[in-house]
Amino acid sequence: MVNEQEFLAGYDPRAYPAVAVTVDVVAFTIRDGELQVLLIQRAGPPFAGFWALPGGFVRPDEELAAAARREFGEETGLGGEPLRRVHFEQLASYGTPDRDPRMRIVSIAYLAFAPDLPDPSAGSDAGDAEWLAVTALPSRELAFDHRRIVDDGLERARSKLEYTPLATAFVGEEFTIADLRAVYETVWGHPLHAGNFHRKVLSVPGLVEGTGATTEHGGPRGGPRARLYRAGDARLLHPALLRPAREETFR
Amino acid sequence: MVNEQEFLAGYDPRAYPAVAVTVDVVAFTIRDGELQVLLIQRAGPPFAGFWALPGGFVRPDEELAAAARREFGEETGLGGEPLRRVHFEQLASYGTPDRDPRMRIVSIAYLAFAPDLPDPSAGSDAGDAEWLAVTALPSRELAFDHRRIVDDGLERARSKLEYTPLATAFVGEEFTIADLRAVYETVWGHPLHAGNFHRKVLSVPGLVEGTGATTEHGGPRGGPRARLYRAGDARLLHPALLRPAREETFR
DNA sequence: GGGGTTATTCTCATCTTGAGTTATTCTTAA
DNA sequence: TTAAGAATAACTCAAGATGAGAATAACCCC
Repeated sequence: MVNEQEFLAGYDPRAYPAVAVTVDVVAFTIRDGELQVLLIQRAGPPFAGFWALPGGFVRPDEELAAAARREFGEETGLGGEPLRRVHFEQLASYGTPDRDPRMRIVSIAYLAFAPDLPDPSAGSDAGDAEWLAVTALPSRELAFDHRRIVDDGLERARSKLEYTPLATAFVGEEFTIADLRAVYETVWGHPLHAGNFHRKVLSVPGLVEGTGATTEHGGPRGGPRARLYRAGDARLLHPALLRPAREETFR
Repeated sequence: MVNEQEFLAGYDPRAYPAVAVTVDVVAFTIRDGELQVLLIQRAGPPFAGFWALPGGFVRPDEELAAAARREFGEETGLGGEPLRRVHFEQLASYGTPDRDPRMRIVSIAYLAFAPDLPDPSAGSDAGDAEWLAVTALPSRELAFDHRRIVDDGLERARSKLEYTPLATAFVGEEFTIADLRAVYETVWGHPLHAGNFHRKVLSVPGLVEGTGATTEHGGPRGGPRARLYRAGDARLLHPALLRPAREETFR
């Protein structure tokens, strides 16, 4: 971190290359049985009218993660305890020189996961905000390199479902095994064997712990009451809960 | 990415908060049977005399990954084809407001993996550079938050060994199964069952492919000639080559 | 009350792993 | 020259994990 440029610059910020740092948030929730991502419609140029990820400049004395949480809160109207409950994690950074036509912008992308969030109340500075099903993404052009960022986030989410208890971030405090299975099926995009999933979830240490209670009623289309569970204390799942083999994608 | 600040600023770089963007490189190699990390000794304040990760400012029109590769090349004296062969990947970004006492600096950390690199020829702007065994890290205080960055890099490397062919980046073009096993044992820090490792490596599709050749001689302490292999075309290992269970760390 | 639906538990064949053994080849030291 | 030691590669066997299917019982809606 010590080099010529730095010495010559004498620590005057103005002498450094003009780079702006922003955060972008890839926020996922599950609504109506679909995995959805939060997008906002850009009011002004560049990419006016296009949909983009929520995000903005990092404030002078703000942690990167705090900036991501703040931007997310502004777009969704969430705050306080509900906002604190949302799971955030850093995804990656994007800094290709011309990714923003105005100037050099390096953006730190964050992932956010939350259960069944309400419709976003648009922030004052955004044209509009909405949850879009990820299955509808291919037909929607996003601003900047945000398509790439969403894709990276999606792959990260799908992959972390395998070896971490991330799925529990998509359900409420208490949930049934079927709720959890719905998360996996929705995020991975294909059905799982109910019996095997059940056995697996209960056999992985620390994934879930029983509450002793059951649902009040059976499911909307019948079936017995299901036992309720809470998230366990595991940080990693061992053995992992692997996606069914995807032969071709291994190479 | 559109917000009030941005409109008010009218796109004048000077009006944005002064943030500098740097890259830091966590470069791992295996030398003398040990996993080693590249460190440079800082010449000036802050942290004068302390050891730190190689890194520096991203140039105005430079890709982040290119900046990391350039800084690494400057410190190691590597260039051209040998430098191109080194595997780089983004690790994470670090931007806590006071991580550098001079000003707000957001650093994008990169991981680099290469087989048995020579002693570094220090860059003109660094006091000195050296490879340090990661086992010696606990007794060495690093500048800034670089200890944390190295720890994150180490965990990433150990974990990627499990489900990617990363180990092949630590050996030469042709290698024996024992060479590969040495990489796993060195990075993970404990011995593996030779027979099971052999069976596993050959059974995972795309991990390695035989060259038909064998080593010229047996090992230095005896044993038959070993068959030689090349890296295969797999991007992911399936099934993964998991670390022996680490009960406690799962929670 | 009956049919359809779902939670939960089982069975069973197959695959993968951990641990240990054996045959063979090669180096080193006596 | 020979014996001892070491490492590669292949094999065995028990235990664990997975995929597929089925059985049982509880519950919803009509």
